[in-house]
Amino acid sequence: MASRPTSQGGRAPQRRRGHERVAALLAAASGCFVEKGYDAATMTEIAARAGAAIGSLYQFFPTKEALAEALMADHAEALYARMDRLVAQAPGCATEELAARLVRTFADYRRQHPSFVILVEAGGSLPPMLGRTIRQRMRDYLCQILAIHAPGLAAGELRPAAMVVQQLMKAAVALQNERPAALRQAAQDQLRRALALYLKELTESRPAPT
Amino acid sequence: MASRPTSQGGRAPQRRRGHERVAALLAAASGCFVEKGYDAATMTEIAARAGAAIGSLYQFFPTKEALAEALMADHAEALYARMDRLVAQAPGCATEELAARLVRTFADYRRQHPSFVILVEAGGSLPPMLGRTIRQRMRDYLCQILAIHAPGLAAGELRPAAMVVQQLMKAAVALQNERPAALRQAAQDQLRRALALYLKELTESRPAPT
DNA sequence: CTCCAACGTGAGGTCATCCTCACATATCGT
DNA sequence: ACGATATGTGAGGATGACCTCACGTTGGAG
Repeated sequence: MASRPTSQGGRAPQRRRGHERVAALLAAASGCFVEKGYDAATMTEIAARAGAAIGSLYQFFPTKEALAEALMADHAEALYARMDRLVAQAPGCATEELAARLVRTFADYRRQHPSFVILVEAGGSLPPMLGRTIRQRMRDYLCQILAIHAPGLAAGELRPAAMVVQQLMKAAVALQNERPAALRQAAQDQLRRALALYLKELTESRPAPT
Repeated sequence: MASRPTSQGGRAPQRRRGHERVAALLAAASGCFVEKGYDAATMTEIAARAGAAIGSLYQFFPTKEALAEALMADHAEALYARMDRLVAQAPGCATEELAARLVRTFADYRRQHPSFVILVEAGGSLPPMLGRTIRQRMRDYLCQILAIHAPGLAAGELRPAAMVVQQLMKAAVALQNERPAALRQAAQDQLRRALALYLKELTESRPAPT
């Protein structure tokens, strides 16, 4: 399932060995990005960590940016899959439970894909289009969920509400850094509470048309 | 009021011209950081932007990190001043008004000190102690405000609640990026609403002891 | 006026990083 | 077996960034 760097410049792997190489390279890059940040991570270290020569790395990923794009593509795919499940489960969901699932989904995702956050926050160091489109699509997903859960919501308030929920999810991810674990847990509980309160208010704002 | 780089290595300005230079250098650095990011900003460009030679820059700030520290110190001072005012005004403040003041304070601060956010989010590229202590102190300020506004709150829930409010403030700052202006305004209104709801819940959770 | 420390200057040293390239090796269809 | 193509390799070029240093300039104290 590892994405092939077909999209940008680099030659795509075709033999089996190539795919394994690409997977190892991607994993090594992910690790380096997490440990040192996108800018500080060096191509030579990434190659060494994957047990490959620097030339092999450049054969599949002609630039560091291409590496980031490939990683982002993989992560985005996994995220979209989770959001699809969330949308599917939304209809028969109490407000409290929806809030719990939202924060749990995002908090868990960060644990399993640590480099994703690193890359989307890499700001000025790589083309802003990448994070842009992902954030936009996430916002669309949240709009869907809100439309299902708060059907009486005025059309003009749907997107702003989705933006706020998106920021709350970002907060859930950020809280994942906190230590000790007990404090982190308590904070995430409070965040879930705040989200549930807000969702409830949205739902009850206009119960239903006549 | 511009901070002198006395704290770290660099020679401190003593004549009047020196202070003007340092101020210009700091302003130039702030601009470069905002436009290109901390890592991408170069010392040569910062010096050029301030109308100074590269040597003059290194006379006052022996390293790029020292520049960031000096900027952070200035910004932190200004932020703490605002927080002091906020704490002072907290006692006689309705919940709705407190929420409004909080988001307005942070949103305004970002407009006036754009480089602050850039630096605190520079993550792995500069010592983490800088952002750490500032975030910690901000959290303490929020604890004070919450203790005033929700005196019935259990001691164990005070810090987690402050952490959540802190994340909401971060969200208010992030929303400042959104365009067009109408959408941003609507989102910030919604965020204020969510914050007010949460604060109200905290306040009413345990009205008062017997 | 004189002098000295603060301040100003910019060419260049040093270093790390990104990326290239010419050639070696592995893998597969025929 | 044998080419053809994919894959592997690492020394080195090119670039640019950070920072130094030896010397010139300014401005205020005695």
